[in-house]
Amino acid sequence: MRRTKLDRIDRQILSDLQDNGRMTNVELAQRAGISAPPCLRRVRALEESGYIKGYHAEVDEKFLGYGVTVFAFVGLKSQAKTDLVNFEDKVNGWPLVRECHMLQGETDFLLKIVARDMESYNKFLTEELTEEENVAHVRSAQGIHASKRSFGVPIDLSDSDDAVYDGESD
Amino acid sequence: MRRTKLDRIDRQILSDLQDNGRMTNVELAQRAGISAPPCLRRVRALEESGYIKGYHAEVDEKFLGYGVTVFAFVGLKSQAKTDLVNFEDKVNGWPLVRECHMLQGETDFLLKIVARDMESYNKFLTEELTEEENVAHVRSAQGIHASKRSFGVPIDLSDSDDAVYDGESD
DNA sequence: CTTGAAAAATGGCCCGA
DNA sequence: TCGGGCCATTTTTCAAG
Repeated sequence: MRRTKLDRIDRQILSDLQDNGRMTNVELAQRAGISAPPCLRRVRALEESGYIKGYHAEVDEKFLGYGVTVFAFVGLKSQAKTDLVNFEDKVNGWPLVRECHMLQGETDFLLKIVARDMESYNKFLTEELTEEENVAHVRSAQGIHASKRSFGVPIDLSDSDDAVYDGESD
Repeated sequence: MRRTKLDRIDRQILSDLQDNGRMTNVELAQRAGISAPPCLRRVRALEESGYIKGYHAEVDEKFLGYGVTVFAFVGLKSQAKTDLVNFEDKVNGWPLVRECHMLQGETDFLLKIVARDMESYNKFLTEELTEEENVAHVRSAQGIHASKRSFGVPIDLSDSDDAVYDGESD
């Protein structure tokens, strides 16, 4: 399941695929400096061991009519485990909520919401989110624009065989 | 450049590629109910017209040793256009900052930062972020876990030829 | 790593609404 | 005329040597 270490080639592959998820295996191999078959084996291994969790097309929200990104900080009345899970389940049922992060400290959750316009967001806010029994307060901050949007994590391409995770997933 | 409308087939393709960015063109075609060549033509058109901005592998942060996600709310002293751009340029040079959103209202920027541990985050915070001339205040909220992480936008797969963006990109 | 067969991508051409 | 389907060639994938 979990690999011991990633060498420079693995990290090159991860970095390339993070940057261009449809890169051909042969190009991947060229850039990594090995031939195609071993490169493909590495990719499969990275997928199966969980380093690569999936591949996704990046779709332009605005083109699809989603003009508004809002970050909502949600405080709950009860933080009992059952109630937290309950809220997360609710969140999963709302397609407008694209990300939900549980936070340490005063605010309990940070939600990233994408909506067609402020009107639909407000409708979601008043008819769905604040309607929840356990929601104490919501503070919304509308995003004006995303000036940086990197994918995944910074990957060190140097030769060092450094820090890789060795524990459980999630 | 910009397409008139997306039909059900285009939306199916977008949805499928958003979900699995490495889906084969033939499978994509099967699922969309057309043959491979016209399907590929549609994909290329979606790419060239900007509906699809790229493809990315989703890499597990924890496996790569990035155990900590922090959201930082940054207020600037000066919001003059030059200073805003200046800050965004700085942000672009920090690999730990994965996303930067300019916000409406009191807090100026929301940064999503990924770090190996709290120690490295604190180091970044004190030696980089708060060292910036124009940074007035930073409020950090550590993420405990991401309970939801969807990619892109909700895509309506019904037959309606509804709302598609018709303006400029960014 | 190299080879080679199977599958996918992709361009050309013809067809129907 | 704009797409879609069929066919053929090139490229890629991927198992076996």
